[in-house]
Amino acid sequence: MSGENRSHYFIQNQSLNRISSDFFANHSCIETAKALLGQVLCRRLSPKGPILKGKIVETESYTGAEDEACNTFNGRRTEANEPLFMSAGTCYVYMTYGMYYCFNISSQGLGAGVLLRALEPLEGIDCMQELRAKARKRVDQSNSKPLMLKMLSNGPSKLCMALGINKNNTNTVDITNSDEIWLETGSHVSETDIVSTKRVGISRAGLWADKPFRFYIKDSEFVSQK
DNA sequence: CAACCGATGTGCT
DNA sequence: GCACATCGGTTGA
Repeated sequence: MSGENRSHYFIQNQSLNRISSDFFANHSCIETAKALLGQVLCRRLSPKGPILKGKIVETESYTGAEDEACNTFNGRRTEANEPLFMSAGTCYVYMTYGMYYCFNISSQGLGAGVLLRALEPLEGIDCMQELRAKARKRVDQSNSKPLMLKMLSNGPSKLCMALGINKNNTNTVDITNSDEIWLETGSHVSETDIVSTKRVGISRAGLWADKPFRFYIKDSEFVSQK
């Protein structure tokens, strides 16, 4: 792609209500997890490809070295979790259960970040269906029925599949300054519309397993579980 | 409904 | 080995 084209669509992105690095500079990890609710995660897989958008309806905070459920617990710092130590707003993608990915954004706090757990699909839904179907075929060759809208991205790995996110593309990318993944200001979510619960799938994290670090939009049908 | 379980890579112990 | 920030199909009440 020529520099001219690149700057053209970068400006397009910038002209929308794009969330900047100030957003991440001005919030703690837990504040970031809450403030991301209602915002819109945007994805473009190729320069002229369709733009995929989904409203963030569920997040979890992982606060760093003191958090026994966090990948950086006890100061563990490896090549894989390095994005959590990079500037707030850096994408961190890791593989789980051998075949799925989870998508996080680093936040304020050393080794801290926010896991995105569910999106409400807004734009590019046909493309998301295709991406989900492609991912599912690896497991079940016969199944190609379209999914119900609320099943497209109501889970941390489902949203990665729906947006074509993996460790080779968005990992380490700065979400405040990228042409392929960015955030836009969405609907305002008031404090009374945010539900806090313990995080999902955490079993061996001692007292930290029960901390109310999962946040979701109260009446959303698109969260992973209630 | 819920409970169980297979697929599967990576990083511990 | 074993656990894992999961998903989706199957089994059985």
